[in-house]
Amino acid sequence: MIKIKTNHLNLDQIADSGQVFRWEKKAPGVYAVSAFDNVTEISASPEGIFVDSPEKDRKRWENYFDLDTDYSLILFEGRRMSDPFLSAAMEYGNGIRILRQDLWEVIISFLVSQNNNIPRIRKILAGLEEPGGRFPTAAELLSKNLGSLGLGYRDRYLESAAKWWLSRTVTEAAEASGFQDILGVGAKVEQCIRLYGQHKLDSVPVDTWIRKIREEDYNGKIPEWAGSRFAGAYQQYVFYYKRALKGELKKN
DNA sequence: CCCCAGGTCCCAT
DNA sequence: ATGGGACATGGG
Repeated sequence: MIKIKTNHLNLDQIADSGQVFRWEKKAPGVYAVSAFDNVTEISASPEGIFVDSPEKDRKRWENYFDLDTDYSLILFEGRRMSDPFLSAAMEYGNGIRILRQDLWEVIISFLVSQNNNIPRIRKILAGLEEPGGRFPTAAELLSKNLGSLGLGYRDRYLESAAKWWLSRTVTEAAEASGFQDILGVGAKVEQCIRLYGQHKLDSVPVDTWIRKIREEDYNGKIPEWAGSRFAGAYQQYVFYYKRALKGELKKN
């Protein structure tokens, strides 16, 4: 059992922040987390989170939870912008972190996300899983029958992504920037891939919620935080906060 | 019946 | 370069 203790790490907030779709809530503060080709139980406690995994895997889990990033600094720089909406959002979701997820899974996840809602995204991604909760490789995905998963018109997007992935090395993919070569990846999904798959914290996915925030909370203007080196994190706080205000979180 | 969902494609100006 | 309709599927 691995114990991870740090500031600004809240499982419930991360689970509901719209960045990860294969965390299943088992009980209050307890999640079955699909990552690293396994399903791992992770639970919150006052002393930190407990990861039901051998100690030898500590490094990979600390990396997954982005322990090298100083979220106190992100929150501090956010507060310095004197932005009441951002400040309220950061206070409300101060345990959110940008997970370091698997790039391949992120590409597929956010292709599925386009013009879709979160409960259905979860359902579709669960339907893609291999036995044991493992996320399919690109080759496995190509050989799958994607019909009847509820993908709708997106099945060919996944096919395009799998071919893109298979045509380059993992290193090439990790350093890639032109994700719009993949059919179905436009500006928004590309920002998601950069932010969640490559951990480029200045990336800002602009979806319907961020648009709504601009209209309702920023008089139609682009917020100052959008230009910050931590813009992706600020985007995550306001996304989570706005959805909470509108009563969306219980639907996940 | 409508509108919406962590949008993008494609074609018409 | 920009605008708008079409697009699968399911929920409200």
